[in-house]
Amino acid sequence: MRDVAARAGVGIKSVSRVVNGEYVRPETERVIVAAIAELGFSRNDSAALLRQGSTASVGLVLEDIAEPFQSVLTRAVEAVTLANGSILMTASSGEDPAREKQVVRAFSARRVDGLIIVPAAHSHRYLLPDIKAGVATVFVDRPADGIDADTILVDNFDGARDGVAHLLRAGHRAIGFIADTPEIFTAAERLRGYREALAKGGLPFDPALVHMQPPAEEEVASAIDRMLKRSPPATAFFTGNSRITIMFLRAIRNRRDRPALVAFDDFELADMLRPGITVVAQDAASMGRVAAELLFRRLSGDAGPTQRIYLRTSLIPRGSGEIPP
Amino acid sequence: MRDVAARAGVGIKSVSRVVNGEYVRPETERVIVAAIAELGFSRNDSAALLRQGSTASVGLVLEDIAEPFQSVLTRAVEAVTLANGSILMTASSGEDPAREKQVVRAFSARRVDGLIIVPAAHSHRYLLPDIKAGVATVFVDRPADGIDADTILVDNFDGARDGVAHLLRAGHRAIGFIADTPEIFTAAERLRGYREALAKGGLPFDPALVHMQPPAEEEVASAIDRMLKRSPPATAFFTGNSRITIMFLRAIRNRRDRPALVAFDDFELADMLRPGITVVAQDAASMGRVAAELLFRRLSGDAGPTQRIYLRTSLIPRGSGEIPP
DNA sequence: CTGAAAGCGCTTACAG
DNA sequence: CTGAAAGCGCTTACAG
Repeated sequence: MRDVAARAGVGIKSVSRVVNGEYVRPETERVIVAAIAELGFSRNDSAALLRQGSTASVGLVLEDIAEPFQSVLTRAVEAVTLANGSILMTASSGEDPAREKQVVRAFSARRVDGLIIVPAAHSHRYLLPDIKAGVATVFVDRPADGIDADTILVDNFDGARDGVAHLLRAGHRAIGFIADTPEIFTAAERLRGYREALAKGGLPFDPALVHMQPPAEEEVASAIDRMLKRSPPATAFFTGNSRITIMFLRAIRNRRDRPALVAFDDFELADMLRPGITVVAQDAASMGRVAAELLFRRLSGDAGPTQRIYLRTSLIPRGSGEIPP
Repeated sequence: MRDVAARAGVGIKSVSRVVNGEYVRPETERVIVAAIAELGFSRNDSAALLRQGSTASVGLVLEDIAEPFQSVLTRAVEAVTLANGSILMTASSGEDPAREKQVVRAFSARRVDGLIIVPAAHSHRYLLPDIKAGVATVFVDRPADGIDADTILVDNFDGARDGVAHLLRAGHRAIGFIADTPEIFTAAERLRGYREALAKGGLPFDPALVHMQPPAEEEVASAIDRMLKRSPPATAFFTGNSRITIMFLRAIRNRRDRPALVAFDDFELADMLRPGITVVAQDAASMGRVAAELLFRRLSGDAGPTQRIYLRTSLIPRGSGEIPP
């Protein structure tokens, strides 16, 4: 910019004015525009933003960006971020609290204006200084532990309850529940929904019908096997997330008998399997959009009370959930 | 930092030294560390990087980050980027050249050290100034038009040729080819592979067996229908990407006769359909990793000639490609 | 209408 | 071993 000013024989501030579309005398402007073109100058936004005191950037911390739910969420966050003139930075934590902390630190050391986080388990009190310093922070999919912050969730409890109730209505009386470890908020909430549906249906809760572990192909398969072999055998299952649903499908693939299934979270081709898979669908794009919009509202001054927003899920019957006992 | 220095009663440079792990007298260090803690100071990396003349950041421009191939690629790029101490910025172009240009401009205005781009069609000569200015640039999945630059591709030609040859070996003599518009490099290359396989098999090329359009459910369905009804009818198909493969599966869903199918690009549950879908698999994670590694090699001074790297594809037989005519 | 000075928050290059 | 000055590339706040 200094070079451009020298070349055009003007002050550096006039170049800045032209670059920012402020008024300068037309003749002066012409000279400056020419100098810019000759030197191939382009303004260094990082420097401009440093002086202005913002970075016009948002950090998105996911558990795994390659997971379909999260990549769809990312696209929505990206769209809102770009529409607001900001840049999006992304990083995956791999469900590792130390790694999450590390990437969050990297983002806040760069002074991102805001953070959107799918929190790994464990306390998020380490974020308090950043939040106090004015970094807008929104949690998605799971609430943060130990701090009060804006949070966007789906209605895990209602969704699971309705899905299990759907199986009860079809006449099932022994319903297996396969999900991730209850340390994960969503898994715990879905378990609550499962229990609530059983209670409303007048059925006792039987721990032998519950398997909650970090997803592993073989363990899921043997849990299913065990539940199908006990007496009375499970005649239906509720799976707690897509990865587990797919493990479930692989596990029962070669059986003659088809237990009924309702799965939490929709997935590509769920309708193309035979039978089609009945799911409790959650809207990842809405979640991302709502989170990013709330973030930018905070950045433009909304200092209202912390929000916790629940997005509705919807039950989509496709066949697997309508198989009778 | 100035506040910390004042509080500790030292020069600002000593604070900088402590923050950067350089040597200062232990007593001095203790005082500074205490001041940092009391004031809750954290170094502003953006400011530090401005002075240092880099941004330790990479911009990744995709067509759509929610598409499985690209989100897997993103995760790999992210891993390499973070391992090199840089931050990853992402943006989707939606296959729109104007939008691509806009996000690339936004990234280079912030002086990213490098760019990884899945290029939308149209000339990329607009990047020449940035490349000349030292922005390391790697194209993935498709080559850039009009400029010489590092590029990572899969072997679209060989992969398609081998996939079609696989159908020929099963005895098919009329093979439909459904893909995206030939303006897209990968689609054009896969068409070349299709033609090559036919030629090697001694079969004439019949344009009536080719449908190349931006993916649209109904058009794909009617193209398939037309090819199945002509005489001699198509007995097998080669689909040019996952979106089209899924449209294909929906289109033939309710037919009694099952044409054979080999699909370019693998997808979740391809093995769980009946029959399983035979695919030409490409390795998105390797593509992302190789691209990012090449980028960082360039950033650390590798000024060797421009590279064009082809990654091998692999044919995975699962049933649909082995159906006889 | 335009520009010189100061400053954003750091680091570089020195001097002591 | 430590710090004052200059500078990264801009914008802010003024003065003229």
